[in-house]
Amino acid sequence: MEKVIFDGEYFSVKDTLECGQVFRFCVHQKGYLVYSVDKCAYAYNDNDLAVIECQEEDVEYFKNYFDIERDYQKIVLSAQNEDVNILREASTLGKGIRILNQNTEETLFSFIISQNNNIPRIKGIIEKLCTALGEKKVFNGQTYFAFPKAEEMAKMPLDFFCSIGLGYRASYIKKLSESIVSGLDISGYREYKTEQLKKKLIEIYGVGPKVADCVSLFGFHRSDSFPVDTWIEKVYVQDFMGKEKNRNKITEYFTNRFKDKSGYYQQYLFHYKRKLETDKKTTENKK
DNA sequence: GTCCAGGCGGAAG
DNA sequence: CTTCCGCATGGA
Repeated sequence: MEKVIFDGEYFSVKDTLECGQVFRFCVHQKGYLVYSVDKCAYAYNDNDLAVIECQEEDVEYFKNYFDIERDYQKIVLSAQNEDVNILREASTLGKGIRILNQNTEETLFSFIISQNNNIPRIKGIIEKLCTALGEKKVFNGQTYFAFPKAEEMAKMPLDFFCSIGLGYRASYIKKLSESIVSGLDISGYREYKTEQLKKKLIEIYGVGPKVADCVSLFGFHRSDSFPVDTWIEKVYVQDFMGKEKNRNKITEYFTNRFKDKSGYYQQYLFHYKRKLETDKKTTENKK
């Protein structure tokens, strides 16, 4: 096992994992176990440090996964210079958020599952998928399951996908796994510019503008993407005094305004809005 | 029982 | 081109 240490000021493991960009992680000891494709890492904050522990051969993978090379101080400072109150607050609270560099195929499957769904359920469905079809692996004495290979998924009948709670998304997942077996390889989409990339992703059955933006941002690290979901829609109406109803136009508004900072700002805003809501609910429950 | 969640496909206008 | 509707599931 290898241990890599970083400055923790702009690297919060908790906020990075819990801000909704990734669904395969669980609380463990001082921090979290994170799973990506077939790999696993143990990550945590310790005083003013961030620590990643993983197998020696995976060190470079997870350094890239956590986007270690990027200067997040610069991004946070630029957010705080914007003339929008909520963005300044959100980036102060979420200054430890990093945009992960996730595997493109796993990100695509995950965000197809995410549509019209909530985060706890998304996590549960993906976990069932991995447990049923993923390769069994061991990390630090603990067993876990890899994200399933497309060919394993393509073998399964539609009933299987329904049985793990996918609902109407079952056919999207089945068809995607079948097209991957037939040769679809979206990792090759890296050559496209962001606008073209989004068009190509939307050609996939079950992928619309929102899912395409998420895959573009979280899988291809296109920070000029700005996914608009129900939470961001609230931010747009309540905090940006937006008038547009069409989500494509809302995306356009933000990307025109924030350019290649769009994706980072989007995560700050999403995390902040959702946190306000969940904090409110937990205090209400205590009464 | 109703409403909602990191929306999309398909039909209709 | 845009708007509207149905959609599976489970928790609040």
